[in-house]
Amino acid sequence: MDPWISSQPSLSLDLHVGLPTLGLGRHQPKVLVEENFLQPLKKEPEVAALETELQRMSEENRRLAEALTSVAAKYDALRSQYTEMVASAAVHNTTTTNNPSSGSEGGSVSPSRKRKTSETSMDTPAAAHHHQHLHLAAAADQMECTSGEPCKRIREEHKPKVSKLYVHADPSDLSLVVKDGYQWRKYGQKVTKDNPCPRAYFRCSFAPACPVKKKVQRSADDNTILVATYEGEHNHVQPPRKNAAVTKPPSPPRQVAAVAPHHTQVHHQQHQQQEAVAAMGAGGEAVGAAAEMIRRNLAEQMAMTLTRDPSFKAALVTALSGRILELSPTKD
DNA sequence: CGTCTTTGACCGGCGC
DNA sequence: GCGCCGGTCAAAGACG
Repeated sequence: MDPWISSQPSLSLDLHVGLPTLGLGRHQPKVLVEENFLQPLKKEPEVAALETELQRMSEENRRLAEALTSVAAKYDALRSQYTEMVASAAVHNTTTTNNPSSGSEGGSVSPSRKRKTSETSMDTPAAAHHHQHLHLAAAADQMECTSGEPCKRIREEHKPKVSKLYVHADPSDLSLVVKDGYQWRKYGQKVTKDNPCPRAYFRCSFAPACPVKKKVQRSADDNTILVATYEGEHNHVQPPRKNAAVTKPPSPPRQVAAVAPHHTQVHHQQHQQQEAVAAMGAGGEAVGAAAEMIRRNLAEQMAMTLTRDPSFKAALVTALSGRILELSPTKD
């Protein structure tokens, strides 16, 4: 485990949930319980210590609950911001980024046909603005640059903007198709060294001059997740989709990346919490039980949400692998 | 017939 | 300089 993580009290995975003194006693060996009753005086300091510990746990749970509420609120704000950016990006596409000559691809190609495209692909500032809405995973890519010598390889002058999208896919579905609203033409497939699953290479086929490229490969760790890596920005509007309204923002049905579908579950937690708070107002003795209910619901919902959410798995894999690469001594 | 996918060959960057 | 490897090309075939 990452020492940094274990040093962060607020990130501790041990939530101390469920108050073992209440509910878990039945699972303990009976002999131990009887011993406690037989030696009440001797155990008194331990009881006090346990109570102190219980209070500490309760306090920690309370802080976690507050933190979760805060995160949920921030998530809502970010999501609405994301929605706005998607809408505004669509407008920008129709007005400002319609710049077919952003690269040299549209015209004739020099005899040294290769390697030219990546150098001249992305130069539009409007595209850079537009890019922000894509995916948080782009930041993970840039972490490579901050973490050491791989940064040297990057051609800083013309590095195309790269973003990643994680899409849940049926493992039995062998096609490396990520429905993102654009039309793609596959131009290559390759098995890479670090992943037994082949990587497919796509180019945007909607506009011949569009410099965007896409690589799709199953995650090496979880083959139910397709990792789509986008390079560059579309210089055209999104093509209309056959079974969707034209004015709809890009919202592929099963994408799981930066915008996580557990949004609604967070709301569910908040709803349960509100119910519990309402119960608290009902009577004096119910306060402790209600608070306990809040904590339990929060913890259960959070655990359920995280374990069910493929995007969380993907993000976890990305984050962990990134940290491992950062912390591990250079291999080979 | 046009478009798309497949796939082996080729190219160029990079490490040794 | 050589070999490895990721990325791309382009011919051939599939498909609607």
